[in-house]
Amino acid sequence: MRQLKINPMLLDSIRPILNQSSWFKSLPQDAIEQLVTAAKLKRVDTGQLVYQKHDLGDGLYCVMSGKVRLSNVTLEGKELILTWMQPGNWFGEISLFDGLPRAHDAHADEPCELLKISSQDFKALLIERPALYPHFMRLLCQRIRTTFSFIDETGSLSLKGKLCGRILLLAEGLEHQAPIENGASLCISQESLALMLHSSRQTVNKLLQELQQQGVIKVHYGKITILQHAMLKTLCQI
Amino acid sequence: MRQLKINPMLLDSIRPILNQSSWFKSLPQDAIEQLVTAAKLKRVDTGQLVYQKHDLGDGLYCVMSGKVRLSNVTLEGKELILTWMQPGNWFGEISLFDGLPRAHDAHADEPCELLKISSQDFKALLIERPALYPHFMRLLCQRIRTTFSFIDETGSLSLKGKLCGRILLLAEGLEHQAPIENGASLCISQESLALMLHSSRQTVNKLLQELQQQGVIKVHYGKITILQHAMLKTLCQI
DNA sequence: TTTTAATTGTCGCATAGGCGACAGTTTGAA
DNA sequence: TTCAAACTGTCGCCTATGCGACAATTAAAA
Repeated sequence: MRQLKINPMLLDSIRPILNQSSWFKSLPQDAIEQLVTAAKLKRVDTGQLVYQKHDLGDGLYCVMSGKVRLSNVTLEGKELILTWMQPGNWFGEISLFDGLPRAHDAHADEPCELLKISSQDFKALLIERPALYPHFMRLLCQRIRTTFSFIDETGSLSLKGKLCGRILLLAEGLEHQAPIENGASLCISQESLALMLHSSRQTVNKLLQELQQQGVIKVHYGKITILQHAMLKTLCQI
Repeated sequence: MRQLKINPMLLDSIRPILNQSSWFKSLPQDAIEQLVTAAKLKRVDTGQLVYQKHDLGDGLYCVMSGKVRLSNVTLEGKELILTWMQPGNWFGEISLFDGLPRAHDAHADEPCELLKISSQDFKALLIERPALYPHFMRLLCQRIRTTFSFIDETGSLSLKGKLCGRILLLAEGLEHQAPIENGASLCISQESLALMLHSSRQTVNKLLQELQQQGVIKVHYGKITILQHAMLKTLCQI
């Protein structure tokens, strides 16, 4: 995991991505500069660990490019994928605030550029500007609400409904940054979708075929194209 | 929902319950006094709403006695029970921090006494003592971690495993206040367990019978007694 | 271009669990 | 004490889904 200090000159090129992120877009400009100029840019190769469950949390990350897989492994060795973090998404903030170890593994699934803000720098910001606390409280609440609605989905939707929900989520980005249009696509293997849905590759395959026959999506080797996103939304309504 | 102001004299009788609660036990004594003397005690009868999904959140609650059911209703009218809040448990804090509407319904399932702290009083405390922010951040993080491990359970355990986990959770209290011993029991209908597990009454019944035959629990009309809690723990290991 | 590995498409069987039906129990109200 | 309502126990059928097996397809490396 190679690191380099952020050149203040780079800040402008990073800003468009930061502005997609709920963690930044409503922060005052000078707070952003303070955090980002102290941050480090990390490059992580495909397959490498960003961090591991039980590691001490020493900072939080924002994805600049690439894709990071958050997952857990069961006693029997089965991987449970929580989600993927994509450009503009933040992760790792829980350990930052409670000081407890990481609750899951984070792997790079593509070559990634990650902005890393150390716990130290973050705490310094908060001590200096306690007025920012409510902002970060709201972000934690947003995470809780997302997680709760995920649980509701889990309990009330058929596997097909959940699949539609995941496809939309991955296409939109976790924070619905990109309001999607028909024609939008995402790249993900059916195997991975299955791991995220706690299902099997074969069943996911069958359901994707069904959706394709209904004309809702187009499937082609690791790429899913959304043809009728309104229908997808309907299918995952709770 | 009847209300009365807390008599400072009552504080001593309430304190044992507050001390079971993660929201209070590590707060400085004077902060507790400040919050609780400004709080109101609400009595809610069985079946009544404490609040409803989409209501504006005007405060947070601590259960003094009774049991509050947190749930959601699907489009088709099926109820999804998140959990029950029991004496010493806090709920309703998310709307307090992010100002957004309630994310679920809260019903009294028994006659309840609830301590209610208004958003106003709570905000006043935080403005006066910003040093308390990290404390409440940690509590939010705790909620997130609980929720994440709930999702992991959902994905990796059989229904029987999840059932064992729920039995333990309900017997221990949400925050594991009461380290349980063999002989501990909980009162809950099999119907309710089914709604919490997104399962059916009949299947829950069958699984409870199995557990009883294994000698892990004893079942008798709405009451489950834990006979081998170590075995229950094993059965819900991820 | 050829080869190899990864991914996808498809069958078929096994099983968990949803659900209707109905009888038996218990509780609580009249 | 009686009765009704709620809850529990049990059976049987049915569907969704897991999963092994294997062929077909594609992407990527040699």
